[in-house]
Amino acid sequence: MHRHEGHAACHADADDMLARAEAVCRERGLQFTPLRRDVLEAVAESGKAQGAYDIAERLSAPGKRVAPVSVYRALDFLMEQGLVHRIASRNAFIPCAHGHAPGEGVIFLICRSCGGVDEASSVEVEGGLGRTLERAGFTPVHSILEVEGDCGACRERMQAP
Amino acid sequence: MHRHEGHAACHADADDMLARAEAVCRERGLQFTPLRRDVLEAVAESGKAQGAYDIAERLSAPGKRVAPVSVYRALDFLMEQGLVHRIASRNAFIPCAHGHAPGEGVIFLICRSCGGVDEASSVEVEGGLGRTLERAGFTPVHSILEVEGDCGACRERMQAP
DNA sequence: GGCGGCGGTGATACACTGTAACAAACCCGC
DNA sequence: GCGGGTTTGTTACAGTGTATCACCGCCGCC
Ligand SMILES: [Zn+2]
Ligand SMILES: [Zn+2]
Ligand SMILES: [Zn+2]
Ligand SMILES: [Zn+2]
Repeated sequence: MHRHEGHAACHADADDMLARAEAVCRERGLQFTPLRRDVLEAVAESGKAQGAYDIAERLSAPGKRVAPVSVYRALDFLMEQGLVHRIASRNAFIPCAHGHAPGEGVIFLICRSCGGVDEASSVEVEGGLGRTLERAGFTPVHSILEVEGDCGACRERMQAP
Repeated sequence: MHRHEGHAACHADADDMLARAEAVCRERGLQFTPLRRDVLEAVAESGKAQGAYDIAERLSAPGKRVAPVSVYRALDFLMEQGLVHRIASRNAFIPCAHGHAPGEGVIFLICRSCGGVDEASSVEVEGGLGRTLERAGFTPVHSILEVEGDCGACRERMQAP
């Protein structure tokens, strides 16, 4: 199970993310182009899930426009390499700092107050889900598990304003 | 745990669904209007998840057009009453024949081959998820769990064509 | 050097999904 | 009949994602 440790830590993570991404791409013989780098950085810098159009706007500057379609292509690439996750319930994207094992289930903890998204995993949930699917005669290919609620920090902030 | 028993059973379910929906609305003092009835019927008749625009098109006839916005409103109502589920990973809707207990988690089994969606539930998964969230200091409000894969019928069909 | 394939990007247009705002119709109790 | 809440129609718009084609840069090959 993994937790973000606050915005400072997230920010520090951004550089790590970029270094790791470059290593992953080099290792797999893929190109970590400037656009892909910028998109990943934009996703990693903000502590919350970013929409593709938000990223496009953030990367655009007067005179240099980045079209959403380019962002989508970069995101597709980054998702294939496991560097970014898509949050289906938000139509948004987050960076992934954990090299997940293939087939490992991920639980997204989405805070409705601060918009932050943490990742967790649980062998208990995974095992139970596997048994449930087997009983149902269903062969899984991939699954999404997203929980919306209040993160610890926001809950404390609400109790003692 | 629940399984569809094929298209014939789904079709038979449609009438039951409508009767149950009418009973639920009467009991809660809500209106089960013709539009809401038609939308629920459209969702229930097809064995697969339907998009809002698909439903609008299906309900439209030459001379009588049903706008998507009307379908969305009916779907919102039906979802509030627990008669319809939204499948976030598909932007689509399915009927629900099981009166879920409040707070009960639902697992959607989405067949990538036939497009059918079954519902399952598992106290094991639910308990494991609850403990995982508690460890993470996260207070859940609601969660979605959707699994894409191959249903039993489609897997058999693929093995022996 | 020239050439052709290949992956990445730019640019435009388009399809699909969902919501806001306002007016008209409907229902129901007074 | 009247007033007020709910439902529906209609239009317009915002947000999300994809198709298509052209262009560029790179690298291997002739
Ligand atoms: Zn991850
Ligand atoms: Zn929070
Ligand atoms: Zn259900
Ligand atoms: Zn199937």
